[in-house]
Amino acid sequence: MSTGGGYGDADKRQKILDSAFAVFTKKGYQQTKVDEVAQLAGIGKGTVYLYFPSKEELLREMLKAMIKKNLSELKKRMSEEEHPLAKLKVMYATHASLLQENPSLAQLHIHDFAFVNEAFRAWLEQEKADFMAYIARIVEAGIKTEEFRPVNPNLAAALIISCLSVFLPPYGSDTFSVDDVLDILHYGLCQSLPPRP
Amino acid sequence: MSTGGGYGDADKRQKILDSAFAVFTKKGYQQTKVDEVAQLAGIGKGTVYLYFPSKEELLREMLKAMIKKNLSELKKRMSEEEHPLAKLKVMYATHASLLQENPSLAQLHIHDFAFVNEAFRAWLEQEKADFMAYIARIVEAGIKTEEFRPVNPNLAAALIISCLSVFLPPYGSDTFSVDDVLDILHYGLCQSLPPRP
Amino acid sequence: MSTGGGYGDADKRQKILDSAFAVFTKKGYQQTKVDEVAQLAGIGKGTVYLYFPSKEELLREMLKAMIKKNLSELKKRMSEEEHPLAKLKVMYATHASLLQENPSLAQLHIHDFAFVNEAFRAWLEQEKADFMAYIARIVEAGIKTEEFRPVNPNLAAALIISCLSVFLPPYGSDTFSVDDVLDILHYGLCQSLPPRP
Amino acid sequence: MSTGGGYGDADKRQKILDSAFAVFTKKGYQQTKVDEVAQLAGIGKGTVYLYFPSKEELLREMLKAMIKKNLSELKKRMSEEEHPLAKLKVMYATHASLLQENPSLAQLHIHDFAFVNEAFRAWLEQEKADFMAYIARIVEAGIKTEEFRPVNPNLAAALIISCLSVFLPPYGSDTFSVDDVLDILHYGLCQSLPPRP
DNA sequence: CATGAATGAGTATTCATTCAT
DNA sequence: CATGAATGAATACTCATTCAT
Repeated sequence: MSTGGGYGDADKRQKILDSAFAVFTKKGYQQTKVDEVAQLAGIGKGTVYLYFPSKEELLREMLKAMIKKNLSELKKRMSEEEHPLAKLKVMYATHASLLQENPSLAQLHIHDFAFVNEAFRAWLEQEKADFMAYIARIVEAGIKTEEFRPVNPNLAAALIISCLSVFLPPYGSDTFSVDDVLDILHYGLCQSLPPRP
Repeated sequence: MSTGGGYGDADKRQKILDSAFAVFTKKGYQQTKVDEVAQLAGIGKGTVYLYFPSKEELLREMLKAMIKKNLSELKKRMSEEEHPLAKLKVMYATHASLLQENPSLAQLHIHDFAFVNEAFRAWLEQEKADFMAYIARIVEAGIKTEEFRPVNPNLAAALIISCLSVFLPPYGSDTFSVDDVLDILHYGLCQSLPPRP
Repeated sequence: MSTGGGYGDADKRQKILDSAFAVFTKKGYQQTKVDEVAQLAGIGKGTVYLYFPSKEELLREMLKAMIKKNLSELKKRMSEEEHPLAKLKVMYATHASLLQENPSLAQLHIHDFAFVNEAFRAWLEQEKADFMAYIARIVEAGIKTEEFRPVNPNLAAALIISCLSVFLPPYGSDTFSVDDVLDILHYGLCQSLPPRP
Repeated sequence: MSTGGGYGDADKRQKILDSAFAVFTKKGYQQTKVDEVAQLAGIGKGTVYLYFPSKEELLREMLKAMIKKNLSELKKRMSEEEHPLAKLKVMYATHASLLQENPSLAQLHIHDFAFVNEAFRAWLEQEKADFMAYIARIVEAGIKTEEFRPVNPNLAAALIISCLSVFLPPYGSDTFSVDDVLDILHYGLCQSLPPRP
């Protein structure tokens, strides 16, 4: 039966991760008590330790899960578009809508969680680097089709990713429209044409 | 007398703030021990409490001092330029050079420090809002002189500020040049001209 | 199971109260370390805080428990007597024997414990007032049966209670006999008869 | 000159003792800060240590001074009376009036101050013993003149001293009259005559 | 498997005392 | 003599983790 063996486990583990996300994003690491996570998950405190060896590891697993899930959603929707410009647009739109659907996500950016250990930091930087490379490849494709100017693809990727933060507090996700952001990103601030070297 | 007369107090307070900056940025709030700050300042632990009522308040005062100092330096240099484009350029250049001179500054962006109280959070958002308004006014000036396209000045300001983060880890301040960043910010990613509505 | 089932909690709480009584009466509040109370109770320091929210509250609870227990013992034995004189006699005898059985009780009168909060002070004064009223009613009964002279019952009660202190240090409970004390209390110091107004 | 040498010292020492009395009786030992005593005396904190080697010693000196002063006043007035009954009456009257003039005195009885060291405790018990002996001699004199019954003079003295506490809180010094107290002390509670052995 | 009672390491803060001025 | 800035010892309390049931 589906309720018999390993299923219950995965369900409970997921329930713990969900509670952990809720509490960690609301209170930050130090203010989060394992008790509270357990209670929110409707289980005993000791049970948390059957699934995660420590509070730190629980945080790391939760962060990994959230980041993976969101990046994967982002990439999935982007992959459904072919055109570089369309990919960027769907990325921004997806990012904005994910934040709007789940405002707690914004806390992941605000709370540090930086004390997580070196291994996690490395994993996180790798994920960022991978994602930046992914965006850089899109930029390169755009440059190749001459839609984009011959900019440094890595820098462009870094800027594209940085600009996602305009949808985070304190600006708020309601303030700016995706199209307006893309307008500036695509055509720049200046009236004039770029200098010809 | 030592150096001036009555200066001792302010000197010692500043010395404590400096030590606090060094230790807080290196270790984060929880891992920072008041003892360590005191030792680095070359004073006794109790002395810290003659100048600051608590470890939390010490952090807040240190953050305020650093933010004020850096924003003030930024604005001072920007005010020496008249042209909007020149102002932005000097802002990016100053930001990059401040980070290069003092890499610990980058930690201010990374560490959590989220427990800072509501009063501090309010102060910080006000500072951010003020700075964004300051940038927005520069953009407006650029629009008026028709150097800039008629974009939303607040959005432009938010993007300009967001893009400063490309000089922070994990990208690193060595990776990208100020001119390259400004090139993309000014002329956008696209080869084509913006759509005419 | 240990002894009963669910009794463990109350047992441990009582064990902590007993240890607290021993240490607080021996050392006073400030010199008492929570660690020491815990060790004497044979438990960990943290466990004390599962039963009492603070060291102060532990003291208050201990004091309340001791006072209640002793007053209750006093009243119980007094209620078994009918005659006012017999009641007073059993009160003095019980008081003296309680102090002899447990000399630490005397410390409750000697130690400061002054920081006890307003709520406790109010409770304590109420207990004292209740007990004084109880004694005053006994005096009134004695006056009605004309065993006692028509004295102010409240004053008589206050004096009767005050005189209990001759069994406390530094006089010591061995020095004076209950009968001798009662003799003076009943018939006064004077040879002559009281003045007739 | 009178202001030159030792006079200023004695004045300041006394001023410190007065402040110490005020603060210690109001707050108890632990809650009293040396700073506060110094400020009330209008001097610097360090100056206290020119006159008293420690906070504890300051408390002891203050207590000694107050006790000596009050006992001496008591004895002085009692010595002006010849008759045992008159001596007791003036003792009670003086005690009640001293408490009324300076309610803080009552705190000396309420606050423990028992942690003061062994030497002080010994001194205090000696003073008490001396005073009890003094009262006992008065009782003996009364017995000799057959005004008093042949009671144990030490017990009588202990009871006489114990009964002084009816003028202390929580009973309050306004509640009971000296004459009423003496009436009970002299003629006892009972209507009947004491048993003849 | 699940629980939650028990544990004890770890740290900010106070304030009596000192001593350079 | 007088001061008060500086010191640092001393301690209650929290909460992640364990393990007997």
